[in-house]
Amino acid sequence: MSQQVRVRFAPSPTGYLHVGGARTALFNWLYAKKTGGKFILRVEDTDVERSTQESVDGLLRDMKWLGLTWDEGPEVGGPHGPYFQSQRLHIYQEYARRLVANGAAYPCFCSEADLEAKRQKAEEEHRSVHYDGTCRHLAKEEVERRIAAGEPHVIRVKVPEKDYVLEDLVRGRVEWKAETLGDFIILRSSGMPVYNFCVVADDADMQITHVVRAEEHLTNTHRQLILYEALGIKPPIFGHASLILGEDKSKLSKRHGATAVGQYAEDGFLREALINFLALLGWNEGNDREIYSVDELIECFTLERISKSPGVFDHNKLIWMNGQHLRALSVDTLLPMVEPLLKKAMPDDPRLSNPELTRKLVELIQIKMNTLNDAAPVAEAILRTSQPESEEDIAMISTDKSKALFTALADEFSKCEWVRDGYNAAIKAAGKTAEAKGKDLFMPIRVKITGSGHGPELVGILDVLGRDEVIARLRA
RNA sequence: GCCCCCUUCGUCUAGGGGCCCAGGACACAGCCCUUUCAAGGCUGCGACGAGGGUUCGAAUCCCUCAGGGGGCGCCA
Repeated sequence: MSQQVRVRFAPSPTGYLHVGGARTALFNWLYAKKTGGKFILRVEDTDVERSTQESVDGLLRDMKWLGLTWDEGPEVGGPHGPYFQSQRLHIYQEYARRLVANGAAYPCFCSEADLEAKRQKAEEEHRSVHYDGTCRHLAKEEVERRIAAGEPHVIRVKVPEKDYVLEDLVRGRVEWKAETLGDFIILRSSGMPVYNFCVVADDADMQITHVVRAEEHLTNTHRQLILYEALGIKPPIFGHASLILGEDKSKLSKRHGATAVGQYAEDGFLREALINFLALLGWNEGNDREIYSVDELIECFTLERISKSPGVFDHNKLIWMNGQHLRALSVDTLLPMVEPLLKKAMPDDPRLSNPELTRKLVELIQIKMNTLNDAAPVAEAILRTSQPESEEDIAMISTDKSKALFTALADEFSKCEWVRDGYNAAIKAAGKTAEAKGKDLFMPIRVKITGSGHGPELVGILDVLGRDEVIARLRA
């Protein structure tokens, strides 16, 4: 009987939630959902200089928008709290005390200036820049004396002289030679713990079973393995996914445009589409499938199929995928998403106060949309009266023949039955009168009514505009 | 400098010794459908980083190199 899966997403609140972090969170979340496990959110805010409340708020907001809700963490609490590292300081102190007590760690009094000098010297001599272990063998009495004297010191772990092996879920076997690492710091002179130490203490304390994170942490795992060993705790299973790259193949950053999850929400992307896209960037089921609902993703997801190689974030494909999800929505689902956007763009339009017309409008424009933000411009093009801009269009509606057609059509429209069959017949009759057919018939009408040579289907536009408006536009 | 990871169309990827002179998707081009634009359908364009092995046979296994990325902090 295997224990329940416990996974976590542990961001540091030093900026917005970007797509890379979101994908890491997603992989963990999917795995928890798939296995019936728990998804834990832990905020790694030990870097007081850079952490901000604003970032925390944004992070929680974006996670919620994505629907990546957590079983334990900020706001919801849980049995292994607190879930902010800044509130767990006593826990780290305790773990550190334990390590010093059992001889796996020791106080180090070397000053930063000394270390910097040694580092430089090592670099000049082309040696690796590890801590040389000066304080490792200090006599117990001396240590006690210096601590009692209030001498500032850090706590370092004794790195054992041995190789370490990681069986990574996505990378396979990864090995580190003994000499690649020097005794590293776990507690700063301020008493604040250091990242690698917090992670191990927290993951152990929170009984995390699987650590799925980005590749930038792969080498950190070496240190963490050492810490687990020193603590006498069995390490979790690790899986390191690759980084997401910008379109120039460099690590994703702000200069790559919208990389913030919140920005995608604002730009009219569907959370389900972003999730679908992120999931497929660095994971696949082993087949050609592209479109998944969130539930389908949960069903198909496996950690073993996370890919090793880094991926470029392709905004174009995201847009396409969003369009796929958007078009798959029922009008009932889409309507409440789009309606506020339409009302915001055209606050005074009486037709938007008419539920039936609004619904028809949404039905009409759905196929033209790739993002929710496409709705208002498309709708505006129909609802607002506008004059054609291109020379060609202006010429088309200015001929005598076109003018005759519009007059005839206005007459026909004023007496026909205002349903699709009705206006189709009217258009046909007007065409006959003005001796126009096919493209010469429909194009001028479209341009005259909407001011543009393209847009949604004409009959749908007539539906939405209504008889009076259409006739007025024809006679204008 | 040292350590670790990665390398299939422009991009996301399938593939894991013969099924592959490499399949799908986005993008791009053309055609079809259509009263327009979309959407949809079809077709085309387009890749195994390089060099050595192993093998009857290599995108696939091994080695070397190159390129890219990450780490080597009292950052996370």
